[in-house]
Amino acid sequence: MTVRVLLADDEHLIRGALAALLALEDDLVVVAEAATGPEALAMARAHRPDVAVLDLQMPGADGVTVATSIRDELPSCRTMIVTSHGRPGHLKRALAAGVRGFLPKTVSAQRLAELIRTVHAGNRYVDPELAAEAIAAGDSPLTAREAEVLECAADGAPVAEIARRTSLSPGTVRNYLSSAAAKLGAENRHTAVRLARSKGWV
Amino acid sequence: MTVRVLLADDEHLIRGALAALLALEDDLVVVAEAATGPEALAMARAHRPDVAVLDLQMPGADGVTVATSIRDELPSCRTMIVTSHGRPGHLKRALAAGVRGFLPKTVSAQRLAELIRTVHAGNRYVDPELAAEAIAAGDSPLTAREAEVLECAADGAPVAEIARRTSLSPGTVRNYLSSAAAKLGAENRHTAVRLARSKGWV
DNA sequence: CGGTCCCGCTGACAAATGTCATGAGGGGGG
DNA sequence: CCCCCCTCATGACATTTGTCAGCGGGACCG
Repeated sequence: MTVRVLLADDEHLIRGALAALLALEDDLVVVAEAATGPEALAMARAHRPDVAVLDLQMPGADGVTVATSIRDELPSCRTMIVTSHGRPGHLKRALAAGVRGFLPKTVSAQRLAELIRTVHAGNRYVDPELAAEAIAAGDSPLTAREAEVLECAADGAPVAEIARRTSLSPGTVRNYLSSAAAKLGAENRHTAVRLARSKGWV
Repeated sequence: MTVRVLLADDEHLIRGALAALLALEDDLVVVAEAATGPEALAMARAHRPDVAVLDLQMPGADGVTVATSIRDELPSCRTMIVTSHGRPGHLKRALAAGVRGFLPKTVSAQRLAELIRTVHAGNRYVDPELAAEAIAAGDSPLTAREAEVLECAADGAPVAEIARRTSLSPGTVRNYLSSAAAKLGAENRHTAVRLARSKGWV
């Protein structure tokens, strides 16, 4: 009984190498590869794999978004996320999207093969370290608006610009920015953005 | 005649997969692997490879730093950089460090193997797209101080903090920040930081 | 139904930041 | 040698932020 695998990663070097290594396993067969989010989705539709191994950061649409679409369209396809920079918030989003495996790229190929089987068998696996981080980081203390405003502030836009983009009054924007910074223990909006980013809350 | 290769990348998954693929080439042999900058240097000293393939971003010390050390200590060892996010400035720094190959991770393993041979033969290779970007981006218009101050501002530190760290007067810091932002066409220090980052000038 | 929380706004004040003019000193190049 | 640019500084000013208090409305919950 072979497991049909979809491999999505924007780095050809990694994708190709991975495909080659997984091909060495008798019970795994890579039926499709993709370099972008939309491509991954298209490949999934076309080849209906048993397990989709998705990179978190891809052009077009990120791994979690693709996983959500796959769950809706191909419920029988299990998804797992592989990532270099695992932020606590991403893990939470991924689990909400029905992802059954979440691991860093620091694992070995051998281990990845094992975990593909684990996931295919219907079990879940989350890297213990990433799980610990996620638990330690806890839930975002930010309200929806606070997060939205903070996100707009991420590229250094002035308050007026943020107010325009969010259709809010400039005063309101400043208030949200202020309360968000206070909740995060930051002394200004920019360090607040960095903090929120590091925890995957934006 | 075989080429002895050192492989440095912090992602075990990629490193292992790459090692496996390169092993398929008759004339290439991976004599050492490393997951961090310092480790890469230690491995280079211990195994004296012909070619060192270095990831740009590694814990401890980045690929260019390692390349510089290798050039000083092991002049016979050629170095090449492989990276996911190639910023124009990095390429410039890399060439200054005597790096002979610079390519994105989107290349295929097959191509990487070819290029290892190219570099080993004493030739250079720079990814055309990255080269074009580097030329388009041009040199940094920032003076040494401007860059230094901008870098300190990168984490959202207030002027007073930057002044302390650089041992400058707060007024001077603001002047540098202002002129740097003007040169980069940014409307405030934070967008200036982002711009400079995107071009690899900080 | 009252309490609590988020939303959205206003106004006012303090603090940080951006901008400009100005000046002294030093190094490099024409 | 003179000019230009970088360095470092000061002072003054406008603008942008951060902070705080307060108000009305709506949603949810006990």
